[in-house]
Amino acid sequence: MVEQAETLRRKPLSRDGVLRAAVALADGTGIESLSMRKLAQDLGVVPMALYKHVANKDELLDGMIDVVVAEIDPPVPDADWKAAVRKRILSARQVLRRHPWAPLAIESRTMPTPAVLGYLDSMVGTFRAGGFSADLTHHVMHAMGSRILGFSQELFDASRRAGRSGTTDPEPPTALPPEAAARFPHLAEIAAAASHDEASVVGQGCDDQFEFEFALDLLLDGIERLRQQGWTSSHRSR
Amino acid sequence: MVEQAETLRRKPLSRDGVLRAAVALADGTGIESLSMRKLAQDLGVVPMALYKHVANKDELLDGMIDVVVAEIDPPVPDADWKAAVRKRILSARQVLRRHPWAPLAIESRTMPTPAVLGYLDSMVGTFRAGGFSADLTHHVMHAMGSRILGFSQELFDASRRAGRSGTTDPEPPTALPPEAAARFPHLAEIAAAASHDEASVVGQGCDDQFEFEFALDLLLDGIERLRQQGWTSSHRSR
DNA sequence: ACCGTAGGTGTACGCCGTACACCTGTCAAG
DNA sequence: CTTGACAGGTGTACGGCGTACACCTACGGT
Repeated sequence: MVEQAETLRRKPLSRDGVLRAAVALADGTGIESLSMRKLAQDLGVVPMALYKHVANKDELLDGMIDVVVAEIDPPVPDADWKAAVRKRILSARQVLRRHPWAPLAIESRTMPTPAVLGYLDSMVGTFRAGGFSADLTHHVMHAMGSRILGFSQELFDASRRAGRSGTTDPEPPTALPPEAAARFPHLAEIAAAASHDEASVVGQGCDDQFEFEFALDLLLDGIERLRQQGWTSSHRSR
Repeated sequence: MVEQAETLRRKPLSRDGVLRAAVALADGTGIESLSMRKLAQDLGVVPMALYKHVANKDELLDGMIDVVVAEIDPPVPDADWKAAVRKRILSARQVLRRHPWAPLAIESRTMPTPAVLGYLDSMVGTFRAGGFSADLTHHVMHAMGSRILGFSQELFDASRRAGRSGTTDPEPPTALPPEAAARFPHLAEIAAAASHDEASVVGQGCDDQFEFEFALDLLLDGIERLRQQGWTSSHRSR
């Protein structure tokens, strides 16, 4: 009878289960289309049931962020601060690539969640252990900005349009329609430069991973130089 | 009679007027609370009237972004690419500080608006004119990321909570509640380091402008070093 | 046997974006 | 002067959203 089916469903739907279902749903259909109602439906439950586990949608989003941040590898004990920072950030990046909605969600929150604070705190710890002054570490954290959490924060991030429209269209090239190329000649030029690099197999513009590491290393190298110079506030390097 | 009041209102409400009113409203109450209905009310008009001037809310947002980008100073003709880039980015930053909702709005769009593309294009042009290869320029643009548009893209950007709750509370210090300081000792330490710098008059944490320029110069200096070394893809500097 | 409580339900409210049919004033062509 | 196209403002309505509030129900401890 029907009761049986209902009774079978009863794994009482913990807070953690709700958060994980929400993450899965956002992964699948994009954060735009994540609603309490859809999430409840996914869980075979009436919308208001969710409110027994999260206070409201904002808290749900915070919880989802915490789930994602928890996936980042713990810091590796490493003699070299630079390698340690680099590894951890690249791990964060891997995680965020599995959850393309996360960067925007993180940025949208007005306050960082405790999990994010914990991540930042341990990152600061790595710098301090690497011989950075508290002062320099502070500025360095600002300089890294969101890159520290593994997102390159591009203006035009294709991976961000999360809810692909269901048609699974064959990933259109998107590399500047020709009328745009005329209006923006410089952009067209550097887009072309990227395309006929060695890795132009797919011809899909440029290699995200390479660009991320390029920027990351540029920053880390600059940072290392400051540290070696014993940089301190109020006199810049030149 | 009433007709008169109505008739007096008639300045037929151009698209540009709509966009500017929308920007003003977002500046005042935050982008979260910008709705077609509120905007229409501000303009003394019924909501559906707006749709004679913008196709939908997304297009409204795109238009608002274009309004903001148009406020950025034009590129200065300058012998030194670095000074030119620096000036323009700092100008962009000034603009975005007047419109704290703009960074998030820009990031949320799936495609950059033509105005943003134009800005990026002219920035690329500055690098190219400064002797950068198309290849290096491409990577450099990625490295600068959103900083190029003047936002530091912090994880915890106080200026982003745009719709202050009306109470105009006296800007609470917010500098880590003491229980948090215990859980995140490294963060507490660098927060303290920032506070007793010379500029601790207001004691409000740290100097946004300084942090932005620190990061910007760190990047620009690293970039200059690459250019002087004649950097090219597939062999990094070390 | 009792009852408190954890957790799922049902209804309802106010807000949102916007589709669609409609009205009204202006202005050019006949 | 008439006419009719059209730009632009109106009114109604629909479906979706977050969530307040009252309710029910099953279970575990006493």
